[in-house]
Amino acid sequence: MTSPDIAALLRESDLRVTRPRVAVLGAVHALPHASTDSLIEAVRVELPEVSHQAVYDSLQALTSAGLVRRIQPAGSVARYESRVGDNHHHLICRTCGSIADVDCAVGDTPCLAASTDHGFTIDEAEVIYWGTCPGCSTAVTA
Amino acid sequence: MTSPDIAALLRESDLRVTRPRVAVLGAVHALPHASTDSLIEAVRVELPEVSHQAVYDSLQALTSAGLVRRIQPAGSVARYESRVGDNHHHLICRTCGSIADVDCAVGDTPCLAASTDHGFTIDEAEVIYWGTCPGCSTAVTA
DNA sequence: GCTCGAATCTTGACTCGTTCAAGAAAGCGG
DNA sequence: CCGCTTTCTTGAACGAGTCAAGATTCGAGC
Repeated sequence: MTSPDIAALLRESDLRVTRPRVAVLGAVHALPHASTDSLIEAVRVELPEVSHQAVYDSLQALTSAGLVRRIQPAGSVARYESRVGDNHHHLICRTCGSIADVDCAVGDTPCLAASTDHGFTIDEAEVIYWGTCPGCSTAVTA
Repeated sequence: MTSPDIAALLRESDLRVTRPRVAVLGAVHALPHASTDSLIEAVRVELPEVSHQAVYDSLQALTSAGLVRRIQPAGSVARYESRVGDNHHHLICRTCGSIADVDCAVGDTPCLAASTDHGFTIDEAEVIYWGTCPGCSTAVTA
């Protein structure tokens, strides 16, 4: 994913192409599931002068444009990923907080069938699998 | 659910029976999906002098004892409910934040079958249905 | 009942992710 | 290249939740 590619993505979404936004979107692509802090660090490798606010603003703009997805598991800070629109879910380690992607077991829009909808209009089913990652399992055993 | 009942629940879980804990557990039963703030308010109706810290401590003790469940949807403060151990899920309104319970469509431990487990040991599958509640749907239309 | 040790509660300060606000800078249509 | 608008910088503020020290309370054993 090169800068021109990223710029094109931004333009397609009617977003202005600014240096911070290009760097932020590039960082989200390079670091899946990264926290805002990690993204700020990553962005500052290229643009040492960006403010944290610019990164927050960019992430919000990218999120509402649908170019990145924000995930915020209980007890964690916000994280961002660039896989959007494919209805995948997450596997999160309770010990170290690491996140892995999982495709939905049931199909394209899985679990969207709640048993009772209480009159709600459901537009998304978010699934989080909680567990222990291989690294942390062995660490405990050892 | 009366005070003696609640005291019994606490004792069964090897928790000391204190006034704040009884009041907190009672409040969680009375107000499903309440935020910590609401619970503090509710508890202070009976015990005007409880500190917020006591409520936080009690909720943590009750949560780790498995007597209450903590839920924390993205962009919301922590909420608590007394339905535990029945693997139900939640339906959350994006507009007003209201939460409704839904039993799992697939069975007792649903969706626990991720397509790839990446070596993780999965112990819980949390499902959140995002949408718009009946009240907010009509409000927009009107 | 009473005593004592450990768990719990009060008080109050503090952290940290995130948001708010005002003014300066930069993107982009014309 | 101009000017308008959006975006970025700077710096302060907010709020849920946590930490810490000392006082209180629970409850097992006598």
